Amino acid sequence: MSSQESAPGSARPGGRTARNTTAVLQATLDELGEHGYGAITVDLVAARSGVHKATVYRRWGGVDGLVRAALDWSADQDWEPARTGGLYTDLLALAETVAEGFTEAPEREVSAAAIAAAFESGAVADALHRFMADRHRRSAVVVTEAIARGELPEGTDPEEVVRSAVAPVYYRLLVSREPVSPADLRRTARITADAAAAGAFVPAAPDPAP
Amino acid sequence: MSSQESAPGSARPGGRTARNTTAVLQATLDELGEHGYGAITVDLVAARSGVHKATVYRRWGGVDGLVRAALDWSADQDWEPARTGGLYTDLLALAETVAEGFTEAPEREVSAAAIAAAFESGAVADALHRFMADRHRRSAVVVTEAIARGELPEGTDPEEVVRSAVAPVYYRLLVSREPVSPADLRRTARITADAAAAGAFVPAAPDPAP
DNA sequence: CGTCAAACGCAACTAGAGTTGCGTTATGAG
DNA sequence: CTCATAACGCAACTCTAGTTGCGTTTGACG
Repeated sequence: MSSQESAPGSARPGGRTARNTTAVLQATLDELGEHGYGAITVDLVAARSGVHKATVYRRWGGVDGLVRAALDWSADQDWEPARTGGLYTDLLALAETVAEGFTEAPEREVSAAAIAAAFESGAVADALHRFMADRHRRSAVVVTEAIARGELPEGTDPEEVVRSAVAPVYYRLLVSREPVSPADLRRTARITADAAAAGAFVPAAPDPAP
Repeated sequence: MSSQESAPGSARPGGRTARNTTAVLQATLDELGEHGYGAITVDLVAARSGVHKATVYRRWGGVDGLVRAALDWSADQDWEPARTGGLYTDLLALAETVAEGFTEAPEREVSAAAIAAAFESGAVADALHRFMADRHRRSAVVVTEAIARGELPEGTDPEEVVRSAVAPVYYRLLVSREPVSPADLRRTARITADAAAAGAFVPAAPDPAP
């Protein structure tokens, strides 16, 4: 998790600034995981990281900036979807990952914080957009492989399939505030996989039933 | 919008308390619509409504309480989905309503505020859950009518169909922070309608392709 | 090794959110 | 009409998030 002590491309790679950066961002993630987005404070992060309060305000501007930076920081870490050999089970694993990310501590609070902070800061919203776009790109592999296996028609939009599979999970957890059952996960994966097989995600194709 | 000056079941239906309630909640909605959730303040709402700051804090506890009350208040207003005669077009209209509710001012800020405040307050989260559950119940009519018309198999879970149709819209707007195109709306409605027609929302039914 | 600028630590300050005690007003019941 | 009380308005207060001026430290570079 904290394996990047030196950023080669930065201005002062191994200096005090870089150490402060990792200390502050790690403290931000820890604080979020323990107390959640509603309770996080610049003073708490400063005290936890050992970096002075004024420095944190100067470099990150506030809680929003901390979340934004932590999000960009997390986006750098490698991530790839689980591969099971079939599209339905791949999508199911994807949906399960999302559900776990929002229900199991401490990741739960961090994930929710990113979404919540995006409402209050355009910079966080942009960072969240980039983060999700990256996840879409990486997750798309399971769809392109399904196309290669002949499970799906050529021209299927891979990222759109991913969105369709995970959207209902986010909806239940963040919008309608309902629990997500294993049956819910299976239904999303099933519907998306079937729709994809039927060619519903081929952009150029006209509506199958006008 | 402000047609309920007296709540018959309340303790003091037509008194100063009731007037203050409507004034404060209306001011909350107005303030949210103009400046958004990030800028709303108890002082601003108090000044706008003419009700004293201390009174607002005593009765609602803070911004979270205001949003929660405004949400419950809005939930009382009658709402029903548009009816077009077919399931696909009904679901499309539903998805369009959601998209407009989050993109057109001033409703946009109010909708976003409800979701955002739910992250910071369990009471708001509960209110949001109730609000969405009510919307699900009301929207389910378009599905039950489709069942009655023979478009969908008996036993189809109506509210689950609704969730499936609107979830991708919320996902793009609030999570991945992407624009929602008319083609996106048509795709969601199409996929959900087709899946429903195939019996994907009949709970007792086993997986169609084991 | 010496220099210099950027970043940092520190402490004091400002501003605004949230609280509290008390007198006043309005409302529903008798 | 009178009265008891709950809700309200008011002002003064506390507390904490956020800012700022200044001296000090750090690390890149010659």
